[in-house]
Amino acid sequence: MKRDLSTEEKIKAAAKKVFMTKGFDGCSVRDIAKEVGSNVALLNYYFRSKEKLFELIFEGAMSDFLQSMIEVFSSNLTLQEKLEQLIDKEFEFFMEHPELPMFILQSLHQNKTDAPMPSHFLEPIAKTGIFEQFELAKAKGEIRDISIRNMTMLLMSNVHYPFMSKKLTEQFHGIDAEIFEADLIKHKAIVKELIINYLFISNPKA
Amino acid sequence: MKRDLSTEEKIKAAAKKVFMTKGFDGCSVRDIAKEVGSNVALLNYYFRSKEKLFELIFEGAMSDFLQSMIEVFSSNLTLQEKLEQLIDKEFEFFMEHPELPMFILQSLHQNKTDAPMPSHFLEPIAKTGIFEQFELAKAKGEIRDISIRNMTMLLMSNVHYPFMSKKLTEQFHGIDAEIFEADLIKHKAIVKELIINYLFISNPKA
DNA sequence: CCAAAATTTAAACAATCGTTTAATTTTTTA
DNA sequence: TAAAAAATTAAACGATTGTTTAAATTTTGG
Repeated sequence: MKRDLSTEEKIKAAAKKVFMTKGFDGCSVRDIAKEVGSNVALLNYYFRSKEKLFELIFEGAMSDFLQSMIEVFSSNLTLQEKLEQLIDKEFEFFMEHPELPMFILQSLHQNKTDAPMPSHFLEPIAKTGIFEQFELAKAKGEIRDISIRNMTMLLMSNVHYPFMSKKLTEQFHGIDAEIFEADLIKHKAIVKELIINYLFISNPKA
Repeated sequence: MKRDLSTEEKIKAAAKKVFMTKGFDGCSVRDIAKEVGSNVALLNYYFRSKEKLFELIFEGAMSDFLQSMIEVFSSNLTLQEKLEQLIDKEFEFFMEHPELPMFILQSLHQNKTDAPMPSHFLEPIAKTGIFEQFELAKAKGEIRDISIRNMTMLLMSNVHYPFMSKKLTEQFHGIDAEIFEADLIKHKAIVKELIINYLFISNPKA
């Protein structure tokens, strides 16, 4: 008795679009239904509730959010190459999905998702061996004595924030979206040089 | 016919608290009224509407948000000293008001405030002469050839993001608020060294 | 102290919220 | 092709939304 799956997928796509731009509280189920071109009852027919639908969208978003890490860290590269590739990939990805960082952080900030981060998000990252590679490089004196947590904070700050601050930055400097995007590209290069230079002491690039 | 002003102030304080934690869409005027210990009608009596009240709170928040810049940039210090002081002051301030960056960026992101940034926020910063000081240092070859916009993005990324990512970071690393705060302190030191080292080429600290 | 003004309240407004019900249409199955 | 199942719809549910009205209370000024 299975039928065309596209309805369920269409709802998910619409929900993703609406939730991402307006947030959980900022939209109604009727907004999503209108985006689908359909009925409110249909949403609950497939997903039981607005909350359940949101959790589904959020999980998918979180998965996308961390995907670059898994991909890059799973490769067979040096630590420096991995970091450079990670920054490249993250920027590439967020250029395509600029609203993702704000959506994730905002949802977590307002407890729109109750559960702590599911281990199936973190385990794949840990299993890449990146943490061991990092600690080894530290032990060998190849890189600076900085904790993984602080390294992560440094990376995420410089990779996520620019996409979250689009409106603020554009208004602050009085620039338009085009110039902002050009600045983003420059920022990527700066961050790469900045972080590599900082981390790998013996390898000054400047 | 003027009366005790504290009612109006109490409403503003309550609105600030509620808007900051739940966002404009995430709260009702009754939430704020309950926080005041009073009536919904009283809010509209003083502020006409939820939107007007929000805009007032947002303006105040934006003012606080940029205050450190004005203070530090108005001082009589070298560029390097100003940057170091700015980072110190921003961290100090956001330690006390950690929800501010998320509130500002989220509100702008979802167009909760229509108008572009009022010039009375930007002019005081421009009038400090910081931009001229920056360009002069660049012309003298004291600092790297980086635009003010990219410098700003670098600073804001590393100063704002950590406070916005509290929940994500805690869940990502499985740490509690206490450890997170310790990481914040370390991050501040790292960012200072990182940025100064990067900007002032001839002044390697490591 | 008393009328006037300002403040505060309870109650109600229509609109919208998420959700459910029940009927209808479409698809599947045998 | 006809009965069964699944999908879709319109309509309504009670609760909550932001706002307003009108009455009650408190404060002010003469």
